[in-house]
Amino acid sequence: MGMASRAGRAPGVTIGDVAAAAQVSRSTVSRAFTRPQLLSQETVEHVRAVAVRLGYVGNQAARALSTGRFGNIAVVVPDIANPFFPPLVRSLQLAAETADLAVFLGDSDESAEREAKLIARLAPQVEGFVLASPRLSEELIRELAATRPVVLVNRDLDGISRVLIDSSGGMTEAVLLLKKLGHKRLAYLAGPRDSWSDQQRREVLTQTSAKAGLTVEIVEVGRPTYAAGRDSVSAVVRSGATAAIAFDDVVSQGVLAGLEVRGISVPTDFSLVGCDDTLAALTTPALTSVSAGAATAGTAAAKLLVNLLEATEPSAECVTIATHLVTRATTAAAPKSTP
Amino acid sequence: MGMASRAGRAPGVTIGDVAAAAQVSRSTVSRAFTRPQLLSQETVEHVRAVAVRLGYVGNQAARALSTGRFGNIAVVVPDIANPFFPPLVRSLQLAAETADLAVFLGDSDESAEREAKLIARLAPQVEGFVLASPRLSEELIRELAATRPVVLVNRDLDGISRVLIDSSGGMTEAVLLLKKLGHKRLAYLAGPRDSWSDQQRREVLTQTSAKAGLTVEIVEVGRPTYAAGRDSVSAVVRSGATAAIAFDDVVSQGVLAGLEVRGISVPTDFSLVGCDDTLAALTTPALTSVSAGAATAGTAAAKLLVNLLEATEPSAECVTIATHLVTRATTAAAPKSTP
DNA sequence: GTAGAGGGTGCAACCGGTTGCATGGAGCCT
DNA sequence: AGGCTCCATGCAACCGGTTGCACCCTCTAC
Repeated sequence: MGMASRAGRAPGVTIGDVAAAAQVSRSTVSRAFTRPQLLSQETVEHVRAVAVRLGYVGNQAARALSTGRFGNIAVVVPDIANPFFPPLVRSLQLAAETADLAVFLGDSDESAEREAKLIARLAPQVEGFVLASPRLSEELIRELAATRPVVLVNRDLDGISRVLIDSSGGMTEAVLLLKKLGHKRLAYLAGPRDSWSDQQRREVLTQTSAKAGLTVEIVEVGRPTYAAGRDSVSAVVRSGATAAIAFDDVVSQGVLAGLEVRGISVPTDFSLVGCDDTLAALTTPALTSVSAGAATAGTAAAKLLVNLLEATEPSAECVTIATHLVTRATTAAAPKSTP
Repeated sequence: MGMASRAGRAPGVTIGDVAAAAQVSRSTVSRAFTRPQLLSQETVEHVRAVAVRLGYVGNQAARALSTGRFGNIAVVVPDIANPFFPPLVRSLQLAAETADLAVFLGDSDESAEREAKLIARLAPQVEGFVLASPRLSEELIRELAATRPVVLVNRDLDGISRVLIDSSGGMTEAVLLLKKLGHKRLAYLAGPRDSWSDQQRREVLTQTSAKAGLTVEIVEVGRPTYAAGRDSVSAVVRSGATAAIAFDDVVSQGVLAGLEVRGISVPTDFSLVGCDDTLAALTTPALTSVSAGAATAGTAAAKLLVNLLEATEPSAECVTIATHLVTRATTAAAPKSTP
């Protein structure tokens, strides 16, 4: 394919070079790409042919300078190493590519402060943001959204476009399944408090459980990692629960490991449900989990942002992605009596 | 923190505004930030104070236009959803942040052609590239490297800076371990042919095995995915091998699943070794794997690139990251006889 | 044959910074 | 006092595109 044989700066094929080679003015070259309707069919083709021959690639920075449009967007995530995000980022970037947008990636390391810094750094060169599970305060998000298009993922702020993975469906199914299996006491291994997903899951879980007549113990895990999940097992056991629902699959993995160490076998002695379905098929036993469709969310977020960028006036859309329970091998009937 | 309260374009505080407010020329404002040594202490402070008051944020695009320096770098990976890459990207971006560089992410979807397109798209607005496991032809990579700083990860091209995760150490250990455990016939589940890592592993494996008097069957897996690994199990079994080494942990996971389906238990009936150690602790049984240190590689790549950017003349450094075998629960003595 | 319309193109200014060179003033030396 | 440096600052050109406006040419209508 040849990636623009002289994309470099040293030789740097500019619009002027193309103009000279095509024997037209710089304006004409510019228009051949941005407003072909204004030129004769003939000229457009000629100029484009010359441009290809020289390996001309428009300089975004220069374009941005005069138009104010950069052709870049940014996606900010709290932790790209968390398996929920890569598929999201991946589909987002693929979709962005279709709209000829390049993607900046920011990893805030779960810190609101670093998130703010990243955004400030990126802001002057992007047209819009996708903030996935932002830890930022509502105020700062609104401030940002006032200045440029923003799409949120898993954060519910009225008046700002957002994609929400609605865990309530899958969560409710999970509670009902566990009830049907005879469990009475559940534990919820809760994630970061400033995560909207966690708040939603917490709420749905407590409400549904109450309605179903089950008690639910909340165990704070903090940063959702394998180690944190593993180390929370003692608290879970202490609570007397016979089944647990974890904030995400990574935590579930940790719990699985912690349970094994303690000789508690899953699902015979204890049932476990994960969230996000990011690893599900990969664990042993295969994890029952609430589906999430991170990839779908990524594509949706990209679409929303593109809409926003093309729209003449600001608007806000909210896309909800439904979830359901994927039942696998970590859920079974409650043990007759607590050992 | 306040993230530059008027980063938006609408008000757009420019260098001219600051100049007017501070009663100096635009040049002076520019120099107050880029070359303060040239100005009097006094002027610098005055200008900066005014700038802060007005909420001035330098326009990267404009700066880039005249200096050719963007403050951006790009990292291109074949598949961000492959667990090897997120830690790498993460540490890379964190390190880049320290050097005040923003990071573009490109996902080539394992396609050399898309990789070339991405690079061409990004090239005009980045100062340098980190190409992780590039699928691109050597020729195109050299062409790119001739025009701007490039750091490769897991690709060994003389004269271009690179970070190599040298699997040979861990790979050799793996073969010796398997030999010691009494295995005679190994299988290698090979990854993408245009991956340097695969080539290296293939070679080390065949040579070491030959030396150790073991035979090794090569099973092509193609794109390294869970499904591909699972579906390759029949070929592995057919080969009569009693142990396998897989291109990476994701493939290993698939193999683990495929073996279970066939009722072949690990490690009693069959031993398995992964590579990259990305999931190792997360599987059941815990996977014996060749460590990789993707995060280390990311940091190293960032450092190399920063060096390159600061260097006055092009140079090439090669950082090698040693690996070793992490023995866990998927390797054991060979079964007495093939079942 | 001439005026009017309109499509295709070029000119030149502009976007917001950076930077080589010129300028002016202060300080120093003889 | 005159001449020379040197420091601080301003001027103006430039980076590589975009775009309002003017111009010219051709085609049509009277």
